[in-house]
Amino acid sequence: MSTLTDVARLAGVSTMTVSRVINNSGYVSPEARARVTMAIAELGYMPNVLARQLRSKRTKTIALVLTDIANPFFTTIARGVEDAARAQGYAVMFCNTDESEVEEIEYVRVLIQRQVDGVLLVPATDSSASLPLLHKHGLPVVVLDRRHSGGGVDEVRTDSEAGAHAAVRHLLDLGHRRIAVLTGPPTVSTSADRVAGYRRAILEEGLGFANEVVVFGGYNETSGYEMTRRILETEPRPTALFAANNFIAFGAIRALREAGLRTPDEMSIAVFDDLPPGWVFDPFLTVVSQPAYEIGKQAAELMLERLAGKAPAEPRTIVLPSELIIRGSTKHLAREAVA
Amino acid sequence: MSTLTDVARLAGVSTMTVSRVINNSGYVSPEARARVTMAIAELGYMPNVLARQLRSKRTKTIALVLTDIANPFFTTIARGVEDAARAQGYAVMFCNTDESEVEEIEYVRVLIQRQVDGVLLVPATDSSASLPLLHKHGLPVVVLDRRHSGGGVDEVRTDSEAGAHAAVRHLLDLGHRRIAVLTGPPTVSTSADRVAGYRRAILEEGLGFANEVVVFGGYNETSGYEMTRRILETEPRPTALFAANNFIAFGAIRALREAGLRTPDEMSIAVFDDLPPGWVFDPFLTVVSQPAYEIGKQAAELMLERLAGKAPAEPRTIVLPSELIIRGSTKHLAREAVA
DNA sequence: GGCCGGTATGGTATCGTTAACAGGACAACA
DNA sequence: TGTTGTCCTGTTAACGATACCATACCGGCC
Repeated sequence: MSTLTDVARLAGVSTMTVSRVINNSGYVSPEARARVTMAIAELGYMPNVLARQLRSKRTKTIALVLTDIANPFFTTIARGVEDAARAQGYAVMFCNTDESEVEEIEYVRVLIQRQVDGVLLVPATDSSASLPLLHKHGLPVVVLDRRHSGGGVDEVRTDSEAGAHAAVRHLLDLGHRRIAVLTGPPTVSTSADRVAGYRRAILEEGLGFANEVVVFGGYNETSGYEMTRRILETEPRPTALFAANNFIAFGAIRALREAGLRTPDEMSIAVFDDLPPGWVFDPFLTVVSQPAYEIGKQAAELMLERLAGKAPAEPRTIVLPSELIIRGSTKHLAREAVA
Repeated sequence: MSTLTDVARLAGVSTMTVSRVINNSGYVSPEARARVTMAIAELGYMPNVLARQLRSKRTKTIALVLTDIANPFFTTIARGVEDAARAQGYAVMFCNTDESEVEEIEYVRVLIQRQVDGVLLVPATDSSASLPLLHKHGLPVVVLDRRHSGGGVDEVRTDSEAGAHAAVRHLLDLGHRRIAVLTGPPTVSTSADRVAGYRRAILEEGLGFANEVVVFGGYNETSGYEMTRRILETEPRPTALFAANNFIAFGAIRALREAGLRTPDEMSIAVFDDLPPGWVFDPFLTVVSQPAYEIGKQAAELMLERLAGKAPAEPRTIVLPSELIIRGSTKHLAREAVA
């Protein structure tokens, strides 16, 4: 309703002085400050955020574009981002792309128009076109969770290859020789990396290509279900599954139950991504746990540093370790099956 | 990056012509339009939403301020609001106050500063100070779900009194004579109205004040649990409960289970607010169902009409009917208990 | 005296866009 | 001929705030 000019007039000072009082910047005498404060109270003045943002060219807002807001892995990342951002007075806009590059670009367009200061991006594909678009408009970007072929940006992710390797190594140690990996789209780096880790473990064990069972699909329950159904029909049937994310594992378990296969007795499962406590599950899953909160937090901090002008010009990459947590869903291969 | 001025220069026209092309308003010759379109494509120009909003004084954004985003009743309202708003090109900001008037005012302040065009408000209390604040800043308001003592605004709500009356009437018809009502804060109109409906039914039945058992608390599970524990200790113990919302009912059922009381055999329960399909429950609850989606939709439509300047000056009130759905949680009073 | 840095305040331009108005060209019509 | 209306374009001034620069006073120092 009332503007900064109204306040200035009432307080008998210039608009700049009022601005300085509001932003607590520069020099203002105690009396001037008092008069301005009174005037603000009297008018019930509240600053117009739009005008401020337009002039200052900063919205103090960053965006987090992710692929599946329903996945606890990503909501945990979101919490990490939000905490780090709020600590420095930044707001966060959350955007859910449903793993669709089209949606992603649509969102990025909106974000550019809304003048967000920076974008934290979980790209839907390795070569998503949103990255060059963001660059063109001069927006700093941090890529989370996945690699992007474009390069030239800060990145924060888990070592998917090593994590997958550890999980498959574990299954091999339990005596499994035929292990299937159910993963996401081949165009997504985490998916490819987890398969690479799987391959390395298989080869190190001295098992040839003939023993590899790799199925690409989507990072969701339905796809996990379907991939598992397909696996169960192959001959010889694998004795262990490695699901490349938690939702794939959900689908796999549903398929196994339907087929009457008990876990871990008749089929072991190891999973990339842990679940938050409270998502009780039977059996408790052996997982490769990622530091999701930390991924979000560190990504936001890289961004905020860059926005503060305190970051080096060259891009930085943070690769966080994952942790293998052995629980009830993996078990020694039964005697007769070995034979 | 590039601005409207850049586009105008490249296309060899004035900024106004570019603006007209972008907004599809006014007259533009086909050639001018073509040149502008080309220039836009060449520069990858995207309009600055902030500047547009500042100049036009409209953000095409409305806010929905509600008290509990976890409650499916309110998320359904939110869906109704969002659908209606998007249909007319409006964005919606969701704000969760957790039933706190302090949080509510905090949010309203932010909304004013962000220049939202209007606010849909579920007030945390009957006399919340946010309403006058919004009025002072000239923002149109629609009050949802609850009444507000201030008046002078559009309102959309369910007839709580009649709904409660129907539920209690039903319990009386089943032979219950001692019925406890567990409700929310006395400062919230729905809470008070539901007690009023309860009272009317009790009095109509010819039962005196002595038979009334009214407990005020909060609209949440914990409060429902505690109120029920208290009720169970009274003498004579009620044979039926009327919970004024779904979360109170959750708490009540937990308390009854703990006390080893079976529903509906040893205690009938009727509840205000239905649950979405999928929230399976044992027993299936007898409920007073509100048209939540419709509340949200109609509230948004009132607001949009007003923003379009098509609404009458005097405030409008829409009171939607509720529906009693009799399911398994209410039952005839057992013979011996009547005696 | 002249110059310095610290303090305090104001003037003006500007962010990127649209509102409001002012014309000009041209055709149709009285 | 003048008038009216439709089409098209441009000029100017905002919207409400901050950036940037200028100014001025003060005490202290060489």
